[in-house]
Amino acid sequence: MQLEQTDSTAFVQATLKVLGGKWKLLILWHLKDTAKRYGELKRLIPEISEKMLIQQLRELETDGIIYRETLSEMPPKVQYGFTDYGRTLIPILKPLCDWGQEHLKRMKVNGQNNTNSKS
Amino acid sequence: MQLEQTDSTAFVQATLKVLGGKWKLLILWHLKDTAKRYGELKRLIPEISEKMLIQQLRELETDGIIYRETLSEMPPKVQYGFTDYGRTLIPILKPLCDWGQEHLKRMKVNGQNNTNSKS
DNA sequence: CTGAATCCTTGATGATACTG
DNA sequence: CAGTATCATCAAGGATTCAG
Repeated sequence: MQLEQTDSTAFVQATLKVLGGKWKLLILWHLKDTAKRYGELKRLIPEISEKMLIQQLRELETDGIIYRETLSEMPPKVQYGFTDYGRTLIPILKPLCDWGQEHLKRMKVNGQNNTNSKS
Repeated sequence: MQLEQTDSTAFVQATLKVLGGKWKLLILWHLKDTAKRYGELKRLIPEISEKMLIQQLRELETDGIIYRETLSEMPPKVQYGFTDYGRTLIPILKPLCDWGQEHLKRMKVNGQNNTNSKS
């Protein structure tokens, strides 16, 4: 798809590929403090389907953001957590989610209205 | 779809709705320093179709992130720029895009390999 | 418990032509 | 110049079922 795309869009594509998934921010949010097992994540995010959970975890793993550790074979226990590289995202994750919270409040207050306060 | 979703996923949904579009980060990136006209944006992002450009601009406008100012009627001149509220995003935008740049470098170096350096 | 495989629906995206 | 409108596409997401 993106071959030698070193233009101005490349880094945006890259960022979006890592964080753009519908559930990735949420997954990372849950993992940012403590590593968690598959079942825990599933319980923490009830709305997500198993397929999507696995899929997004895999992608995050492929991107080097999180690791996957098999704790024992029988019964299966798998733990997911941030890699060192993934942790470089946390300083970004925090303000991003904070902003989301504030934005949510604002939407609730204004309803669908937007006070177009220009510069 | 999301009715009274005040659970933990709400703020993620909100964030993704604002920034999740394929081109929004890029558009905001171009607008973050100086307001720009429609044609300038189109020229700066040649890959985007007119429909998507308008659409994403409209959504950002609806979300109160950017404003739209009609400068004259004939010939049409329309300028887009950050609102005061939108500017609250800039401190987030910067590190996010910086991270994207770094991530891009990393991908180029490692190819498709990921050095799974765990905690 | 953790995960793989399949099928299906939908929203997001794109290409193109047209308009004030 | 700055859009609109329409049609086509396509990948993401979701439901379900099966497996180690």
